[in-house]
Amino acid sequence: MANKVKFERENVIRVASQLFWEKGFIATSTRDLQEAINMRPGSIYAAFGSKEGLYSESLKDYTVQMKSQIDGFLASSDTVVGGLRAFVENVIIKTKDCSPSAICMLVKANSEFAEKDASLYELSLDLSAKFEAYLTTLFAQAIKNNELSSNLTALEYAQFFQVQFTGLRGYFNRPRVEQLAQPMINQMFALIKKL
Amino acid sequence: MANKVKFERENVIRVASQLFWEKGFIATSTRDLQEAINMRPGSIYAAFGSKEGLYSESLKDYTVQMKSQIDGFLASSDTVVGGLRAFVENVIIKTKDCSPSAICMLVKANSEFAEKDASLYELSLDLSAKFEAYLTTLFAQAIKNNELSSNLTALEYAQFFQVQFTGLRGYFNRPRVEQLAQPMINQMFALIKKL
DNA sequence: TTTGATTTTGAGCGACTGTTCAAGTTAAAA
DNA sequence: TTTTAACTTGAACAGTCGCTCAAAATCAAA
Repeated sequence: MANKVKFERENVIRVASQLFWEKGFIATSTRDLQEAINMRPGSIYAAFGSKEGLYSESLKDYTVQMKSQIDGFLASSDTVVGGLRAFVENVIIKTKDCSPSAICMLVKANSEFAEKDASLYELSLDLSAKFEAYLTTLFAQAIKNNELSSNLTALEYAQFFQVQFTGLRGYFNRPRVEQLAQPMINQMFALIKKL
Repeated sequence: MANKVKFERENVIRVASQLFWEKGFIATSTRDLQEAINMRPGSIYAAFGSKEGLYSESLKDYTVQMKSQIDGFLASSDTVVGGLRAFVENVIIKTKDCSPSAICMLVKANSEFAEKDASLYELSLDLSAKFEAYLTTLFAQAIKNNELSSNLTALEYAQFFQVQFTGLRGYFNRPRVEQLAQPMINQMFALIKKL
């Protein structure tokens, strides 16, 4: 009995995610989405309930992708800090031009849904908190490995990392000579080791 | 002969600026604006040409306000770095709750107008460049006064400042115990003096 | 007071928005 | 092959968007 679904859910979410990341939630119309993911309104609403539902899935998927990207760099690096550094270089320098936006999708979400009661605002806060917790475990490992001093707690290192990383991405959102990026990343990691 | 304009142009722009800063360009409807600035469509379009025209004026006014705010703190401080510090503390801690957004309006604009040919994108880039140039003159003065070493150029200090400041504002956009803000600002300025 | 250029008003235009749903299509079960 | 539940389609809805413009209101000059 029944028919099978034609679309591949994961792939659809990933494509939608790119579009939402680039244009933001409000500026992405359902017609834009229809074309990008090749689905008609009825199917989209049957599968995701609403534009908000699809965005919600997209934002969650984004954080999963980010974490798995970091895990990949950690796996091919001797140290935790080295892995994070490779990740930062990859985001700011190497994948800058093929990325929908220089700015983290979570940061964009946090600034778009400023109205404090919206459910997408709650979601973006929740995902941000979980990402910080994930980073904290990484820095805890780095301290344990004696890569970093224990002058700061793992959480404080994670906070410092986020401030630096967000700041750099915001700065290199504006077009600049890319020669500036590498020295500023070097500076960031030199500072981390001196904290 | 003729009639006089009823509205005060500067005041109208300032109110519109607050609304645009909070909600973004796209999410702010012309009806929202009509209510906020108490003008009917015909008057708005006679005075500013379009929604884009009013936003453009609002963004320019925002940077003027920021600069004059910094100048104010500089005037009541012994040192350039002290003035900048007072400014940062004012933005992140003191005026956090009465500000339309924790995130700089220019940064929001830069991330909203990602399509590279739009005129508002060009404007936000131009204003960002001018603001960086302004900061650079301040740091040049700080170096001249021996407040800061000359290991870095004035431009490099300005870049560092912007990365830190943008990063901190992005971080404290998410709700957190405000006790975290002051130590992180202290850290920022401790780092600047050690560069 | 009359004149007439200027400003303000707000109903309304065409385009676009997120979403719905009846009709059509599909394929596993009978 | 027939049945039937699940899935897909796309026309269409009610609402909102940025914006226009004829008409009303305003006030300095004559």
